[in-house]
This record gives sequence, structure tokens and C-alpha cells, in this order.
Amino acid sequence: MAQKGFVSSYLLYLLAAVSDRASAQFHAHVRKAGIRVPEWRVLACLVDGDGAMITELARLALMEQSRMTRIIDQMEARGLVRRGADAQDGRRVLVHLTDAGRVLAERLVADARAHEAEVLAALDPADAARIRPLLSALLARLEAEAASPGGAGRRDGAAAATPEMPGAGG
Amino acid sequence: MAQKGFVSSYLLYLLAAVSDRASAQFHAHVRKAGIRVPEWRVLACLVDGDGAMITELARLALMEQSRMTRIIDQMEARGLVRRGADAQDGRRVLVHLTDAGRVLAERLVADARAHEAEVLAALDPADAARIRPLLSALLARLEAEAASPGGAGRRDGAAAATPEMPGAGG
DNA sequence: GCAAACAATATGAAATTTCATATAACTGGG
DNA sequence: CCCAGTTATATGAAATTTCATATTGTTTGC
Repeated sequence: MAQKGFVSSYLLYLLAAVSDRASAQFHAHVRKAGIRVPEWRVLACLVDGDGAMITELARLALMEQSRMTRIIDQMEARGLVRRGADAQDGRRVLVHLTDAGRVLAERLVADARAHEAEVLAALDPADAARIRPLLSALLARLEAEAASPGGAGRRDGAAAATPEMPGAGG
Repeated sequence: MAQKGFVSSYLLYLLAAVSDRASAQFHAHVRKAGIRVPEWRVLACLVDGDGAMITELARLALMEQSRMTRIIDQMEARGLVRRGADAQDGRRVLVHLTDAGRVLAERLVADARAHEAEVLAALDPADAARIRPLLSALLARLEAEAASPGGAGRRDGAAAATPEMPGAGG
């Protein structure tokens, strides 16, 4: 075990390793439910707000658009989602849950919440309370920097150029 | 931005998203240096301790062994590493840095430290001080649980009751 | 109301990754 | 010593992922 070197305390390694190991158990559960991890991510996004663009799903699932297109192909073939048109913009494809997809998605989201509670229970209560706000703040900073690469630290959330998930707001 | 739904506050999403976005900039830098991300991970591990088993490199780089074997093939072909024997165990292949590999590795590790400092500077000082110990503690817990899946984190003894439980062994 | 620029999705082909398994070497029991 | 069980690495074949680009639709500037 690498105990003392560069890697074991490198922030980007810790983030990747924690993400990987924390997800491993739940991802195994997802596969037992008969779907793969990227498909689970799509289902979770669609439970949050049905009818999402392929590009937005790809962004949220941390993957490239052309890959998401093919994942939606497979999910559609298996009856979990269906493609629909966007009345506002003919280029867009809105992905919707089918009834079967919604049943599976809601079950898995419930399982995910239970698993999340277990992971948090493995931490000291003080750390458990801090970790989410800390990660949220860091994510917001990182996304703000990516949106305006020149200046560090934008506070105004001006990435509003990013379209919302259609239909999410009601 | 992702406002109020399940995904945007889900711990496993936050971990994956922060890891992905925090790494994106540095990974772009790595690619400009002419290598890919898994190769960078191998170099970083070998700077920490030269002469590492393929299986151990795979574990540290969060990937499967057969993939690591092929990554080492490519790095060896490009003169970054060489394979050597282990005097203690003839099954093992020890991967060593070449001189060229070490030059590149040491440069990139220095760059990684600088980038890490930038990421930490984007956080409040209090959070910056907490994040590494917090992630280290969580990683240690997760690895301990993976090693002894019935015991460590759980006190309630009810795990066997529900085979569908998301966290318990799957 | 057209042309250029931009945006969303799809797709062929190449490269990578996974899965199952082969091969070789170590371990411990008889 | 030999056997069965286990560990470390490698590899063929299938599946997935990436890259570049095609296609279609929208927006902007004139």
C-alpha cells in the first residue's frame, strides 16, 4: 500500500479514488438490476425532470454527447425511455421515461438514497455534515472557472447560458 | 444550474462531478505533454516508488489489470518504462521508469502540485484545510469495508435480512 | 429573408476497454 | 515431491468509446 508518497495525498487522486470506491458498491447493485452505470445516470436525471436534451444528459452524466446518443439508443430499444420532439427547437431530442423506466428509476433512486445514508454514516457526524456543502461549493467554483477561463473566482453564476433541463421547472 | 433535484445534491454525483471537473484542466495539460491520463497515473505512481507490480498499478490507477497490461505495453514501446523481473516472485512483472520516463514524470508531478494548490486556493481556507483529511478518512473507511464486507462499518447486524439492500455487498 | 455562424444530434471508423480465459508461478497439505 | 488452490500477467474476441464529421435546425447580421 502506498502510504506516504505523492499520490496517496494528492487531491485529484483522493477525489477520484473516493468517488470510485464509494460508487463501486452501488454500481454493482445497479448492474444487478439489469442496467449499466451510464443508464442509471440517465434514469436518475430523468426522475429529477422528465424530458431532457441529449447534450444536457451527457453533461450531467459526465460523458460525451455521441456516447450519450448511443446509450439512449440502447435504453430506447429496451423500453426504458423514448425520444420525443421539442416544440421550441427542432434540433433537440427530448428523452422521456416510459412507465417501465419510471418504475425502475424510482426504485433505484430510493436505493441510492439509502446507500448514500450508509456512506455518510461511516464518517464522523461533523464531517458528514460538512462534506456535501464543501463539494457543492468546490463544484460551483470549478464550473464558474470553466465558464470564464480568464478570471478566477466568479461569484455571479453567470453560466445561465446553460439551458435548463426542459420541463424541469414545471 | 442544476437547482433542487435529487442528482445535484447526491453525494456520489458530487464526488464524481468534482473529480471530473477538477481533473479536466490538469488532464488537458497532461495530454499536451504527449501522454494520456492513465499513463500519467502510472508515471506518478512510479515516481513515488520505482518498480511496481502491474496489479498494484492497476489498483492505484483505479482500473482493471488487463487494461493496465496494455497501457504498460504502450508506455514500454514509447520508452517511458521498462518491464523487469521480481527476484522474489517469478509471476510478477516490476515496472520501472526509464530516464526519459523519469524526466517527464518529475516534471508532471511538479505541475500537478502547482495545479493542486490552485484548486485549493479556490476554496475558503477552512475548507481547504479540511478537504484532504476528510477524503482520506472516507477512503480509508471505504477500503476497510471493501476488505471485510460484513463487519467494520455496521453495528446493526440486520444486513442479512434484505438481499436487495443497496450497500450490503452489492 | 438570405447567408454565415452556431447548436443539437447522429454515425462510420479507429482505438480502447471489458470479459473470459489461458499460461505460468507460488503456496500449503498430504 | 505432487496436487489442488491461488495469484500475476497476458491475450483473443466482443463491446464500448472516441474522434471527426455529416445532417438538420436555429440565430444573427445584413
